[in-house]
Amino acid sequence: MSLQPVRGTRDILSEDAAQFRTITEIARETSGLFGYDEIATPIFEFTGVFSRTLGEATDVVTKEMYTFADRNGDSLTLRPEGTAGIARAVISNGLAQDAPLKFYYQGPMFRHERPQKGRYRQLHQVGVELLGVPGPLGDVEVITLGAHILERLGLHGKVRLEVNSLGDPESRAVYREALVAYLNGRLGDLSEESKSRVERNPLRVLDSKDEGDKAIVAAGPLYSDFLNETSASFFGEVRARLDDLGVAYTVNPTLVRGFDYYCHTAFEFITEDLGAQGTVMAGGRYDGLVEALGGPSLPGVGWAAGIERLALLMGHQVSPARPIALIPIGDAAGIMALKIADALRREGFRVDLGYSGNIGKRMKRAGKLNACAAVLMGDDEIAAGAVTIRDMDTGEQSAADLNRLAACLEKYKA
RNA sequence: GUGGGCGUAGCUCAGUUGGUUAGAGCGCCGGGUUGUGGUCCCGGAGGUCGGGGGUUCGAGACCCCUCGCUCACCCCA
Repeated sequence: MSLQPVRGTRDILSEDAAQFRTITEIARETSGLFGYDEIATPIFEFTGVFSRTLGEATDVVTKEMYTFADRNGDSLTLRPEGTAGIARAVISNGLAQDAPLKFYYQGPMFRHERPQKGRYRQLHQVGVELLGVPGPLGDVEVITLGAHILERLGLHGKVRLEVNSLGDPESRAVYREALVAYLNGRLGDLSEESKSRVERNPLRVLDSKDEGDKAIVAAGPLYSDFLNETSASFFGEVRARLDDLGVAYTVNPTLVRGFDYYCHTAFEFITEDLGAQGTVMAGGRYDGLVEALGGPSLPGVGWAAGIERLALLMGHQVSPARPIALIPIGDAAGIMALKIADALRREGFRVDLGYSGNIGKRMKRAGKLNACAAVLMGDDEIAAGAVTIRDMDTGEQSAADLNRLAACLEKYKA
């Protein structure tokens, strides 16, 4: 047995954990301001929940899912993303009648990919879903919510928003046909990767990173020219309302989505600071998803953001909270310190008790923990009902009445 | 799944054409200082040299396999 963590997984320790919490709490709070309610679905589902929604031919479904047989033979899959499970939960719980539904979620996802910077096999996402709003205002709300969260995380200057329209199914079919016809004519000039994509997933050729492919794509049919009346006006409305709200974006006609369930609006918040993993938050509209799962016709739009990538972008800026260190000197003081620590904690103070060592050791520990204050208490002092408070930054010491200790420490409250 | 770079102490790394007891800095523990932290001085602990096999009198170094990390492709958050 290896004691290494499984490839693509990692332990999240103190500062990282604090930053994770910061990100999820800001995302949850901000989502709350928009009326989004937290939902937690299971981290595994019947395999069909994902294969039917993401698309049987997509890479995630064909080679990246953690799929296993349950003891009774059912095929289960660790969720590779959050939307399908929520759609399933909406159907299971008969929630569609209460539409519009607004959900915020957070948690681990699993994809068997080759690990890379900002890419893990167990990754963590925050995301939102808005179900039951067919019009473009839903897209605008969801994108704006994402922008608010990124702003609150201090990433406003580090990301840019790109949007595109994938059209409705009708536009998509017409465009797909035109694109395939065009690409087949240039087949010999395409990269090997893209050649195979022409049959399997032709829209994927649009965002190829191969320079030769890019040139071919640039000279080919543009999706925007193939949008029918409905799709074009939908996209126009989305952009107009984003403009009204002052949400900056650029239209990227080659922006496509990896999962089959998307239609109309696709968008990504992108950074240049994370190497090849530039996408930090991505989403779009998925009107056919709930129906594809066997539920009612219920349109949806949402996004997901990778917590690891957000954390990487934010850098380490979380400094741990500063405790008050209790430093008893002597056996009687040690017992008293236990009671005092307990009482102070009930009052909301962050209190550290080291449990061993002489005064020098304990002071050293206080320094290492970056304590804001130390409370020194000797047996004789306790007997006299007094202790000494040392400000760890200034070094100033003052006597404090044991009965009024909480009041004297008020300025050091966590 | 494909390709490049890299695995030596908790961390960052050095280690000569293959040579005997594998080093440094930081951190950790202890002492100088048993009622006062950060600085300073002294001492100490800590290593299957990622793992396995091979070549050799001798391997941290060379060869093969394997695991992992990392960057890129693919795909995606």
